[in-house]
Amino acid sequence: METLRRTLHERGFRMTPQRQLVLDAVQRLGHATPEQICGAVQRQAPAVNITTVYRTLDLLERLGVVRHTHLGHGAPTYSAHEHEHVHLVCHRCGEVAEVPTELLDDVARRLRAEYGFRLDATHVALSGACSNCADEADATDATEEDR
Amino acid sequence: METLRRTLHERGFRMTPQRQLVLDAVQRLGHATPEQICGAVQRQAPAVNITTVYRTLDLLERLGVVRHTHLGHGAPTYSAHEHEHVHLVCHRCGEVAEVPTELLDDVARRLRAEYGFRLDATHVALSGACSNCADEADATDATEEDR
DNA sequence: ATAACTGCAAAAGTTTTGCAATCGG
DNA sequence: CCGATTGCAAAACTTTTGCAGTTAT
Repeated sequence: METLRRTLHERGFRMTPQRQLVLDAVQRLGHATPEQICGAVQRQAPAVNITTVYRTLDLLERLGVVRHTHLGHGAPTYSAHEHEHVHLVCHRCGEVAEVPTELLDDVARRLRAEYGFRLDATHVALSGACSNCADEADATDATEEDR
Repeated sequence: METLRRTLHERGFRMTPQRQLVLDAVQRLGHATPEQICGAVQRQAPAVNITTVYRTLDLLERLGVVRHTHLGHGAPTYSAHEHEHVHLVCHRCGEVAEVPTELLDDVARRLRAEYGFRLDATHVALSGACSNCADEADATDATEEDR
């Protein structure tokens, strides 16, 4: 089990309580915006500044410890790098589901073959209507959505 | 051919020169951010305010005339509703390619069947490395990317 | 010791809002 | 004419930057 301290030291960075708190929050929250992460951290250590959260997320991402995903609306969300999955975001209710990346294996293969494009399936979310909303809104046009 | 004036009137909105200019710009530019659209509009009518561009894009989207797509980094991009396609964004060089939505037909079918999720293939972009960048950066990790 | 790191305040960038003036139907 | 629409200025957010003080090694 790779400790954060070690990962940092390997690249010449220092271990700080703030960094551990941010990483803990990211892992605990699943996918969360910088603001949500900051809130979670501040519940444990109120003095931690949001600036530090931004900087730490940036660093952790460069280290490959976390990654961010664009769920469709404005704010990017961060999650621990571990469990790779594709996100499904409902643009009606905002619900986020996760499905195995295998789902896109065929597509990835075709993109690679036909366009030379190497898909990173985890970076963006697929948008659509979740089962609940799809039913309710069957007639309604899907134009009044996010942002 | 459905005129903008008519589409507006059908829903009780008014036709204005600004609205035509914004729509023209969106169609002309392909996919563009509000700021780019504003720039294009202002080249023809310098007095048009960016506020109006935002409001107009919002309106046109509610009317189903344009739609916006999240290309992965911060800014949403708008494009005319017509030609449906899936976007491929290179998170290295930012290049945006378009591929037929058929690419995702199988995936859409599976999502529908297995999760009840109705995919809107055109709303988000698939992220990855384009053929140029994939070659160059074969060793490099893909972590220092967008935003 | 000393370079990395943090917090604070301020800046920068983007999108939204309030309002008086203007314009379309 | 009357209400929708616009431009402007200001507000509201989100993210970044500069810097002096603090901390990890």
